[in-house]
Amino acid sequence: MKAAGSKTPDERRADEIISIWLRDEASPSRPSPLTRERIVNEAVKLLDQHGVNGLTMRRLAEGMDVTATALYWHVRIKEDVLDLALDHIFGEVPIPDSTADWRGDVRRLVRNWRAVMLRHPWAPSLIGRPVLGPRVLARTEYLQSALVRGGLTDLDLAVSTRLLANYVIGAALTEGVSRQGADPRTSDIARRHITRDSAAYPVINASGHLDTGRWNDDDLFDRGLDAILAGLPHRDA
Amino acid sequence: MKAAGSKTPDERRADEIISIWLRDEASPSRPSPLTRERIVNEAVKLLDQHGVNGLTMRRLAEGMDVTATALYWHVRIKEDVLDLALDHIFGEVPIPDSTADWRGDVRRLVRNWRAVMLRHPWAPSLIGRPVLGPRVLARTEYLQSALVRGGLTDLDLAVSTRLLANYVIGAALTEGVSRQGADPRTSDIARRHITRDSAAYPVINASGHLDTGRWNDDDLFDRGLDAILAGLPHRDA
DNA sequence: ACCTGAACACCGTTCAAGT
DNA sequence: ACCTGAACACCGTTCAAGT
Repeated sequence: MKAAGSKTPDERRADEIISIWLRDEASPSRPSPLTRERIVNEAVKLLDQHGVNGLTMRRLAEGMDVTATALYWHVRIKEDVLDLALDHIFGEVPIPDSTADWRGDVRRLVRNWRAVMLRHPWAPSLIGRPVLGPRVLARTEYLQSALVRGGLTDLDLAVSTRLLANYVIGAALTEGVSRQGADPRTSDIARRHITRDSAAYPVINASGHLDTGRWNDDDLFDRGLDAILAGLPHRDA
Repeated sequence: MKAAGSKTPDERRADEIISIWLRDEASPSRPSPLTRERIVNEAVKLLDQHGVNGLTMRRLAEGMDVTATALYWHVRIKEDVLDLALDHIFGEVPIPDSTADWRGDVRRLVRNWRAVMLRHPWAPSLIGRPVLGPRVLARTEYLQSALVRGGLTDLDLAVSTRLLANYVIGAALTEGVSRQGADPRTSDIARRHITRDSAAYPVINASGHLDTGRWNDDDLFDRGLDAILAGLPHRDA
């Protein structure tokens, strides 16, 4: 709680940048035709339909009957649109109720997280900076609170948080691309290459690692998640 | 072993596409000034220096004193260049000697893998299709062989392979962007936002999740990796 | 305050033409 | 077989100008 007049220039600059994320929540009453909110929705729609390369300032504007240059009043650069879209979809991740079963809580959140990213396959590859958006932070808060209930603190807590986050992100990234597949022949081709050089890749051949259809992505993910939960450092150690 | 004349049109098409990856290995003797190999090297250099957005067919060509359009004789589209560059850097991942300590083998490979991706921070976000390139497959072969020595088979093996791969990829992706940081102020801003709304994010605040400098990335990664290895399904179960 | 129009400096890719 | 030059249909972004 500090008086409004006491802000340093640096703090004012910070506030301005935060407002990129918060503005529509702060003033939702303006009836203006072009809002940051509408821009984000349209952006997500385009991204879902045509992928990252399909999102163009011109197309984005066209979808809202507006000039491309009009967007630049509401947004600094295109990257802002991507950041906004990314943080936005994290709002779709349902935050479970907390129960006595903290492992179950973690599991539910992480599965929800993955499901959302798979619905928006363009998302994982954009991750980075906006993992700090407010909607992401709310989910991280829930995740850490569950882990704390599991007895994790300090370094163990940090390790576990990162481990889980990295696992979901990696999974969503690899599954997402192989799913939308850009090029469905490629895995065939790789498999053929493998099979031909079966001497060079004996284990991959024997394990059926490339046999699409043999493994169920959801199942593999869940079992991996269970393995992580089983290996987490525990309070009595 | 089948006769050359017996190939179906489909197989010939597959061979052609495989050659995108293999051509320079197959015919390394041509003294031509512009080779696929030189293109890949130049591409990696540009990507390292300027990131994904810095790689341009025109700039790529310029670096080799050639017209941009010349590249299109050696490469189908720009995406091929990216695929090639991605598979190429995986060749930089040292494959450890196999020892009696299979967990140690896994650990070494995975750490090497992460190190290479951190040296080329543009790489993780490109992952997908070319995870099937020959250089990637060679590392996957080693990884699976170590896991097999650990007694893992079938479903357990598939789960473990994916778990480890997703973890490295996720870690490299998130660490890479936060490291090259695009915008160094952002984490400050997020931290300020958090601190201000400390009521909304009590655990994140208490855990110091956003305190850069409090945690060492390498250390967190290694401990996460140990947790994974500890939680892996084991033969006597 | 909010949007348009024209303009600039770029893109990836095609294709005829050269050697 | 390998490379150039001109050309096409796009980009993101700026900026003066309108309302």
